[in-house]
Amino acid sequence: MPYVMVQIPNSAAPAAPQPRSVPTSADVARLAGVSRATVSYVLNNTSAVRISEPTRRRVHEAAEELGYVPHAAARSLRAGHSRMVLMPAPNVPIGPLYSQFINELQWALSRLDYTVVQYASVGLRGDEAARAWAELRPAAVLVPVGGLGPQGVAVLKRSGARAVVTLGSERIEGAHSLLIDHEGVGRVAGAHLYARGRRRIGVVVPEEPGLKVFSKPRLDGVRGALEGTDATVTVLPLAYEEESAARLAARWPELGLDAVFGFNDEYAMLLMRALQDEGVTVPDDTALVGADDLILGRLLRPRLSTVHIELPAGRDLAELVDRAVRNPGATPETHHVLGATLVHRDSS
Amino acid sequence: MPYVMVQIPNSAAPAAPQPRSVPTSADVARLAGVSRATVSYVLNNTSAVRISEPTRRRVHEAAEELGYVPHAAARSLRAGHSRMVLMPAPNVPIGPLYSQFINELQWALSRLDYTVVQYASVGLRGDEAARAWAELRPAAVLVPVGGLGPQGVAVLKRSGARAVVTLGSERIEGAHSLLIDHEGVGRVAGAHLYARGRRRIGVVVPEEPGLKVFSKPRLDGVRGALEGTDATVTVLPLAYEEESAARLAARWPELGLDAVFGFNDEYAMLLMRALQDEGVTVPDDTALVGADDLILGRLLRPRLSTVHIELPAGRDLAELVDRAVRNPGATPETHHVLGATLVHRDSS
DNA sequence: GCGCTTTACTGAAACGCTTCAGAAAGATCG
DNA sequence: CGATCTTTCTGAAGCGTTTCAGTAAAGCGC
Repeated sequence: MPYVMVQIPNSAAPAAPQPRSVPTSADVARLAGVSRATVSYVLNNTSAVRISEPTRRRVHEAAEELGYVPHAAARSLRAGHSRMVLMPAPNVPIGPLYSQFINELQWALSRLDYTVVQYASVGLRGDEAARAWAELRPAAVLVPVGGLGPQGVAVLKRSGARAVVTLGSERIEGAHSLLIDHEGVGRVAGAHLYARGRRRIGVVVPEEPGLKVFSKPRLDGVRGALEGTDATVTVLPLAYEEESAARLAARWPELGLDAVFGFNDEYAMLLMRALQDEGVTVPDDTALVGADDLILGRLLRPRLSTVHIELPAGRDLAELVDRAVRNPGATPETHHVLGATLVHRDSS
Repeated sequence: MPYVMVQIPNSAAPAAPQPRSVPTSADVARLAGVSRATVSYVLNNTSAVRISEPTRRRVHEAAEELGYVPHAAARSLRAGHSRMVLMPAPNVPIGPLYSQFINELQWALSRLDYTVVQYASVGLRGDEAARAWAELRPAAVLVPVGGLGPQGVAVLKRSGARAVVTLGSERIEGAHSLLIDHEGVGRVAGAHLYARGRRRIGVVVPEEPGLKVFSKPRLDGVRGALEGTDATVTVLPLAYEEESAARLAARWPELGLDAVFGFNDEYAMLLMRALQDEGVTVPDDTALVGADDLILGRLLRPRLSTVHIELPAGRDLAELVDRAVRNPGATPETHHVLGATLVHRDSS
């Protein structure tokens, strides 16, 4: 029995209020003694139409009294477009770095008067997901990682999305792309380890399926950095559990590695502990580099070297979205986000 | 210059397709040579009306050819209600435990045919936020932490939300409440430390503002557990930075504490490292307990004792939501989620 | 061939909002 | 005083769906 939900009897059972239907602008109009048009003009501060002060007040009072809240669907149906920016929520927890970026982005977009909505399409894949998003008729769709092909982009555009922006390591036909340079992350790590004199270099690749979109380019980056040198690259599958790390560490002598890029700080920390428990000393026997520059990485001993990743400022991405929405016909922009720098601490 | 966004010229500039207006069900009807009603019946598989197989096929083909995607706003406008469950996205990153819970919940709700939407209302507070949510006319609103008063609940209900469920440590009038027993977390930690013979007990309280909703009840829980004993409780404000932890650790001799509840594993780890750097030994000089049972807590030495928190299964919460939506008049349920158990490792 | 049911569909209304075109009433002007 | 302008407001259309009520055609029993 994994958990318990205990119902507590409520002390005061409030009389269920009669289910009045929700007030519409027509109700407001009736109460204020004006037309629906006037209500709309007043509540939206429409500048093209002048409404006298007394009327304005009556409308506002009526709206207040009824607790009127406009109906977003009706509004955007009439308007023919929305100010909604859809962001498929990643189904993999991606850590504090990313969620802070999301926050910043949302803030920036809301400044530009967009409404950011995170939409989880759990089971759906590919075009099915795109269809589901398209039903909401968002002004723009911001796709964080993989999971959307050119077909999906086409579906979204056909259904009126004025901008599709992808955020990942690959460009997608038809969409604006913000290329996050995951390869660069691997490249920086690989180059650093090589420069420290390491030659037999392992690369942790998480077994968790959702992380492949990150791990693949990072691995490629390490490979790229070492191409043409005498260094070798060994792929190290690792699940995020202590036992998996212990198993990997137990094979260490036979692997004969003198350095590891740990995919990110969390996996690196996990592996470091397992290695130390196996009697492998870091960095003497094996150097270790993580990525993401988490605070926790500084708490281990030796302190974890890491690749600091600079995500684009939310404000800039928000402006890209806004530009794209304003000018939907323009050719998709492709931006390269640079931001991998090595933070050298004690583990390498 | 915190980051760089480099624009890469696109190789192939695809000719901007003429902005055909997005196809509606009327277009599908025209192409298939049937009425809009028929299109609706076919595409929704309406069981009450029989449509012949050839007609069905023609409609489906037409829809496919045009790339028709229904308009959610129009649909829910007509229907008078939606299957949308709104979840205000917390603006504080709340760690892997919580985000896994969210995932599970979304999955469970989508099984019940709800659409889960996370909505960030960054700047807004209290009733303003409730208003913004109400505009979307969700079937239910699921409010994770604080930030919604009885007034907000009233606004939502008046605008047609059939269920408002709060998820936190306080009950809110008019809403179904799932009380997550943060006090229990503190209580368990406090009792454990007392049982281990500790009497001068510190409690870390994060300075990050968004975390107060958690830290307050946890602190109360520790106090509650120690009430009537000879133990003392000392509040230890701590920001999530190394310097803050170092400053706190430097004051350790004068504080004279023999135990600390670290709010959660992350803060506990931060503090543990600072204490060790200060020459304080854990657990001999000072015992330490975290919370959340993160994997990383097992990686430090000594291994971190922690309070394991069992969140409700997403499936059960989803069922609560569904029940509430089906029967909006019912008195709000209050459930108590029990789930704090101490995991004793080496740090206490 | 007549009434009846069944089948397969269609017309039109309604959901709540915005906005265009116009109207009532007063102000201004020649 | 009639014509014109300004101010302040209103009527009605329309956004894309769903669905109720209705209808034409066909089938059936007699």
